[in-house]
Amino acid sequence: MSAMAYWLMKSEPDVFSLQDLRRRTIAGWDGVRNFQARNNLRRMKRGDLAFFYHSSANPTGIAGIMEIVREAYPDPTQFDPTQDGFDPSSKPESPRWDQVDVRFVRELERFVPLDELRTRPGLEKMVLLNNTRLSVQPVEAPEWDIVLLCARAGLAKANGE
DNA sequence: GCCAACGTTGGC
DNA sequence: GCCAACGTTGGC
Repeated sequence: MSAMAYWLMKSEPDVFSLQDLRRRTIAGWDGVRNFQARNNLRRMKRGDLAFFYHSSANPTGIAGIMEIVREAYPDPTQFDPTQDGFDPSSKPESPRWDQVDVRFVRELERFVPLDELRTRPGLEKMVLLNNTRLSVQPVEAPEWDIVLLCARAGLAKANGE
């Protein structure tokens, strides 16, 4: 029995936002086409928690929390020629790309923008700040806690001190 | 829309 | 196995 792990997963809100996930409750996190990100998907366990990060947005940052409810399984969009993520080199008998299913848990008390994460002591080693292009990444427990504190402690500041 | 950073592909 | 060319991500 091992401790629960924490993750961060990026999505462009124009394509799929935290609010979209809230409406559907559970969704498949498909479309990942990067090996490092896929390997992280494969390491996820049911019950793990993940931050929902809004990328290519204004502003970018962490919007909420979700839970992994189904562990990695083949992403069907890789076999569908009409899909953006179609991968002709991936064969059904040996699928190259996986997805997990996630469940909406909650929105953060306050959206935590990327700028703020950059300046927060204790987050210097966060993957988000050092490997900007990785869309599925691990988060250390202390980092997770700091982000949660940011979401709360920042409330006064967000209201203008 | 631009561009930096980085991942992937393919020629050799 | 190296590396140049190319493609993609993602912040701004």
